[in-house]
Amino acid sequence: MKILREHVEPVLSNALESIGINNPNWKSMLTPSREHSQGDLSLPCFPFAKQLGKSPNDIAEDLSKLIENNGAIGQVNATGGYLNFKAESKWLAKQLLSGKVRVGDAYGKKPDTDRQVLIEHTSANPNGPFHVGRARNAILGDTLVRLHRLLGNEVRAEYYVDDMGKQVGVLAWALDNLSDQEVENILEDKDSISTKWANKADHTRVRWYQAAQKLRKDEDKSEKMEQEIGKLVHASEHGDEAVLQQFHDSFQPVLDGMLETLGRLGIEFDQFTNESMFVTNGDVAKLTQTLSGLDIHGVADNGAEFLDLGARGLKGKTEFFFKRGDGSSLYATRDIAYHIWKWKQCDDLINILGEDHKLQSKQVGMTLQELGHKVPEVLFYSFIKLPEGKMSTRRGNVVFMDDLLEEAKEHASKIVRELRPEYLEQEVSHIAESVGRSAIRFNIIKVSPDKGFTFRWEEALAFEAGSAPFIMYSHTRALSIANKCSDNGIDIEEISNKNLDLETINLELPDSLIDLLRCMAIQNDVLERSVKQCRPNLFANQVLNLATSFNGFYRDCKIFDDGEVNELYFQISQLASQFLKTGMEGLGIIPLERM
RNA sequence: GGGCGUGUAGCAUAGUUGGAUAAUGCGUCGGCCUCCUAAGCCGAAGAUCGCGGGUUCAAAUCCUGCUGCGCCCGCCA
Repeated sequence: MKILREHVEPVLSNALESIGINNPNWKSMLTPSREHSQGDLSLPCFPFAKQLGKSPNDIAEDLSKLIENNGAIGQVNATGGYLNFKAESKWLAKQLLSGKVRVGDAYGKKPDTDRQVLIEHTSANPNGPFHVGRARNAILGDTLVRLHRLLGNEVRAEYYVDDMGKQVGVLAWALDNLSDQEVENILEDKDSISTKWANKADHTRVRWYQAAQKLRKDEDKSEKMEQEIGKLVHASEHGDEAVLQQFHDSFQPVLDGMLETLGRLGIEFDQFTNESMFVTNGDVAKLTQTLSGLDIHGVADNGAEFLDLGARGLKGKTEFFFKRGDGSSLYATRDIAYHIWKWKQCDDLINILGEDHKLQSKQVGMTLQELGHKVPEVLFYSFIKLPEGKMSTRRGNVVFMDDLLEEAKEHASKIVRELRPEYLEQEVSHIAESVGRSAIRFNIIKVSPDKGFTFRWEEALAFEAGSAPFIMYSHTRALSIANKCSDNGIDIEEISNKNLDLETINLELPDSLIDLLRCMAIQNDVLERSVKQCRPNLFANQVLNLATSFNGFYRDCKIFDDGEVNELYFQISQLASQFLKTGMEGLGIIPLERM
């Protein structure tokens, strides 16, 4: 709890000095209390024992007597070798209610830190619809974008479009060479697409891609086809404008379909950058020339070129190829050019990548370093699998995000209709859509990125405690209280702006209220750590805790009772709803008016 | 074979730069709507933190060996 720490450190410093501890290292030992009931901040006194020849317990005891009260510290206690500090609850309430703790805004309207952050995420090849596994990247990336904005950073969210190379080449070839009927014949043993997505190009055009991939394995036809595709790819890699245009026309409708899906999840980008740009503008040519001049550069028999990263300590495969035998560049080479370009436009650079990109990313990072550039921060995530095993479009073991979104909405509709029969169909639909996307995002974001994740329908569609709807529900409760007050002719604006004198409020604050205050007070601490460590799940947990704390407060503190409003409770409820709202927006959860 | 990651109640997970009695949800069992939205709240049972060593006043956390699982080891993207 940062706001308390500022008030504890000076008095604790004095106390430590007077018992003979001058080493400032203790500051890093003062940590949030593990035992929540004992305090907000704790100092373990074990390390001082040897130096002072006293038991940790006695040291904590001595220190507790030396702490001067400065108004912020409500309670100091010494137990089990720990010195615990608890914030004075009315002081804490005052800090919060007077706006000392930043509420923030996840849409970037309140930049606060002067840091320009560029986050590249998703960047999926535009060759087919998102499945739940690939969407983990987008959800993680977008959440990180939002959390950075909530913290006050200026963020650009960027999608790197693979508009050249083999994958798009195959798609373009197929669209040019295969008729509807041929595609259906080739894919006869595969399920046809759901009629629901018959007009969505990511679902329709991927059939051409799949058909072509299947043909490529068929030896009779593959040779000629491989030649034609190779020609296209080669042309694209040398910046042939007509071919690049053909590629663009092939994939753009697919990309549009994919972006429609992401839009439904609340995910948008500030900029799209085409991979081909770095070929056509000459950056790649310049780069390969520079790389060829490096000490650790090497040449293979056929003229292909590589860097020996083993010489810089890379273990395992040490040769990193950046140029093919035919002189063309590779994906990673272009990626390095892209990174150099990105670094010119930001202070911090973050990439979201699947764990399969770890080696590639390491190679890119080491090469950047070799060239005197900074290494980007990378958030790697493990793959989402299904109970039946690895997700694979090819084997039909796959859950499409579009289907999940529909299913979640339908499930939510059912619940709303049951619980709120009086709502109009339009409102039901709005609530269901919001609940569906929020639940999907939260379900993925709450788990640590480096852990494997098994997608289960029953979990994705569980709208109980521990889910986004649980958080959303707490938030609507706060709003419904305010509405109720309004409906009873109370001027809530006036109460909100009233300057309450907490000292004169003759009232013991209930524990659950204090818990809520403490939870709000650490929200930014957790946000900062979550952003710094690139772990959105930490903040997801915080918002979950906040909702739980609010529910406890709601249970114990009646705000509107007998026609009277408890003004302190009201203000705290309003503030909590603010923290809930911005926290939810930071996670991409939609704060509803009612549900 | 080599590299990287991961293993925590029946299940799914949290656990901060090492710190107190390892936290939460689902599931199980038992309570709470005449009371601001019960998508809620309260209570109970349930853990050899994968296994073995080591460092430390203190290890789920750090080091090391073993083991299960995942990913990578293309002049693919």
